[in-house]
Formats: sequence, C-alpha cells, structure tokens
Amino acid sequence: MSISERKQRDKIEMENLILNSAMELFLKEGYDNVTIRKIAEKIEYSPTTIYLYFKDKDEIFFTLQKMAFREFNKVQLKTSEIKDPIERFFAHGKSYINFATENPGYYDLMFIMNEPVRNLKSPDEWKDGMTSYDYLKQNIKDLIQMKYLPETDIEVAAFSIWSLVHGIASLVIRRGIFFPEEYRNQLVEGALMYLFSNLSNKS
Amino acid sequence: MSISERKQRDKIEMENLILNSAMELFLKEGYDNVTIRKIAEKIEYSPTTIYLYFKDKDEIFFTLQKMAFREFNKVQLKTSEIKDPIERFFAHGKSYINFATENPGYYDLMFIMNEPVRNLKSPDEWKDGMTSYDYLKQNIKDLIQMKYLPETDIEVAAFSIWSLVHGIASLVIRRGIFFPEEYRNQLVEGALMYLFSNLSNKS
DNA sequence: TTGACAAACTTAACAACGTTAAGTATTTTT
DNA sequence: AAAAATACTTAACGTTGTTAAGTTTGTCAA
Repeated sequence: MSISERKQRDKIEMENLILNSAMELFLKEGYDNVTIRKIAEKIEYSPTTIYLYFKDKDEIFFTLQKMAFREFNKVQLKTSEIKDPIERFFAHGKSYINFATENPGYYDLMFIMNEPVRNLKSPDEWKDGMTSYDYLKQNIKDLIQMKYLPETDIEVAAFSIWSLVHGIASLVIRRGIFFPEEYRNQLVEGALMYLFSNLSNKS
Repeated sequence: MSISERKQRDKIEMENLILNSAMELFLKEGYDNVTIRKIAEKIEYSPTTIYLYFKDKDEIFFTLQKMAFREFNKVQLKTSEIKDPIERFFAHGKSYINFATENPGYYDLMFIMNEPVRNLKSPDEWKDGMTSYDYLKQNIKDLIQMKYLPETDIEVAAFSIWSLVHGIASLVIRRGIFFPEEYRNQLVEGALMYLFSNLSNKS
C-alpha cells in the first residue's frame, strides 16, 4: 500500500504548493491579484489543474483563512505562559493588536473578508476561529474569579472584549487612511490602554 | 444661458439615475451583482454611457459611500436633541449600532469595503465621514467637562469609543455566522451595555 | 434655414477573469 | 501487454471592466 500513500503525499504537496503560491500572491500583491491563472502560472501548471485540488476560488480562500488562524493561534497562545491573570489579559490584547497591524493580510482573511466565509452554513466549520476565542473566555473567567472583573455573562463579556480589539484592528486596516500616519500607532496604543484600563481598574 | 443650466440639471439627474440604480442593486443583490452592465440595463442605456458620468466603478462606489454617510449622519445627529450628556452619549451609541444592523449595506460602504476608498490619497476627501466623528468628539468633551469621563486626550478617547462600536458592528456584519442567530441581538445589546457602562460609571 | 460643430450616446472590441467539457498523456492494475 | 484509472492540458463559454471609433442628436452662427 506504499504506492497509494505516496500518491496521497503528492496530493497534499500539490495542495500546499497551490496554497502557498496563493498566499504569497495575496500577501504581496493583494486580493485582486490572486487569480486562478496567476496561481497556475506561478506553479507552472495549467489553470484547470487547480480545480482538481480545490472546488473553486472561495475554497482556496477558506483554506488560506485556516492557515492564517493557525499562525494567529500560535502567537496568541504564547501569552498563556504568563502567570498573573491581569498581566496575561493585557498581554493578550496587545498581542492581538500587534498581530493584526503586522499581518493585515492574515487579519483580513480571518475576520474581515467575505470570500473565505461565503460557503459556510454553520459556525461549526469555524473550529480554527474558536481556539483563540476559547482562550479569551478562559482568561476572562480567571479575571472574574479573582474579582478583577465584575461578575457577568461570559459570552457577553467575551464578545464585548473581542469587539473592542477587533474594532481597533479593523478600523486601522480598512480605514487607516483616515488617521494621519504619524499618530496612528499612538492612537492604537492609546485606545488599547484607555479601553482596557477602564475595564479592569474597577475591581 | 438657461440652456446650459438645463444641461447641468440633466447631467445631475443622469448621475443620480446611475447612482440610485447602483445603490438599489447593491442593497438588494449584494456587491457581486453591481456590474456596469447591470446598472446600464436597469437604466436602459448602453454600458459605456456610464463612463461619461463616472471615471470608473470605484468612483461610483465612492459616491455611494457619500450617500450612505449622508443618511448615517442624518440619523446620528438626531440624538443631539437630547439634553443630558450621558443620556445623549448612550443614545448615540445605540443609534450607531442600530443603523449598522439595520443597514448593513450602508455600513459596509462607509467603514468596511475597500472599493470606495481605493483611490483616496488623503483624509481630507473623507469630509462626509468626519461629520459624525466630530459629533462624537463634542459629546465626549461634554462628558469630560461634566466629569462623567476621566480627563484624557480627546482624539484617543474618540478613536477608542468609535473602535468599540465599530467592533461590534463589523463583527456582526462580517462574521455574524459565528454567533447563533437567536442570541445575536442579546449579545450586541449586552456588549453595548457592558462596554458603555464600564466607561461612564466611574466618574 | 442651413451647415458646422459639439455633446450625448452606441457598437464593437480587447484583455482578463472563473469555470466546465472534452481530450491526451501517464501511471497503475490485471 | 491490455485495460482501467489517474493526472494533466487544450479549447471554449459566458462574464467582467474599460477603450476606441463611430453615429446620432442638439445647439448656435451665418
């Protein structure tokens, strides 16, 4: 059965070749330049070959989203080493914003673009998106337990805090032009401080 | 010179015909269905006629964005009648979220989509986007003056609070599938309460 | 009123796109 | 070595945004 194993390896390799080329095109040249034909040219296959590995273009973007999530989760979970829950909470928030501003392409794929999500019918298919959200919930629970945050519905609190950082990130990514470049970082930094300290200083 | 006046009127009328058809297509059938050809068919002109009135497709979306802003600003400024600054602040936030969830298309045009903003080089061209932001800043000033909010940089505070509501709105619009439909409204309502009360109850 | 000129609009075409159907090689199985 | 399955390509369809060239319509001076 070694031959069918090799075939399966080859298939995965080809899928990765396609995905990596697509990701590279997306990150370097933006969404508009990710065309089936350009991916094909990059990997030196005919355009139609791609359809032997992916149903359509949206499925490619769905898989790119997964890749982005894996990268994102890896970075997010690094903060779990921090013992102090309030310090961990801050670090998590900072890390979120950092990832978003340093990898706007990944962030777009995960939380803004429609393409990766167009064919989803249920939230279950968003498992990769859950990992870091669950981590946030756990952090919030710790904060509440230690009385750093008032007792509230965990779901509401998690959604609120996610909204808060997502708002900052997505404003900068999609409407950054609106804010003079010199102040942009200060603004982001300041907003994070402002909102987080308002949340946790109450006790 | 009445004849050239009539011509100018006609030109504006034609522009509006194009814009209204484009907006209708956008709101009813989504971005993908706004094509030059479909707009043309709707207004019963040839596709190329549209290029006599707009430079390209992005310019149409830029103008649609302006229309969305006008509608948005009109609704937002209604809350200015409220005397009590803290009550006004809450009402403003609620009105923001309401507009976003009831007019996701408008909201997308204003604050999420790239198309309307692709050819902008400076924030000055975003005058329509400023109106309600300036109004927010004024409201924040009032709150600070009355000691309902701690003394801070107005720009940072405004950006923070905008981020906060924008986060809620854009999460629901672009990643609504992630949250079960039954709870979505409660989640949004809860988040708004949670975040706003954390901000203003300190004094 | 007519002829020149400009404005408004259309036809035809281009290059690029996503995607499918049909065909050709290549590899594996019998 | 023949048959069957796999991997890949060629050619084409129907769209898309956009431009160049042509036609019709309206305006104005003679």
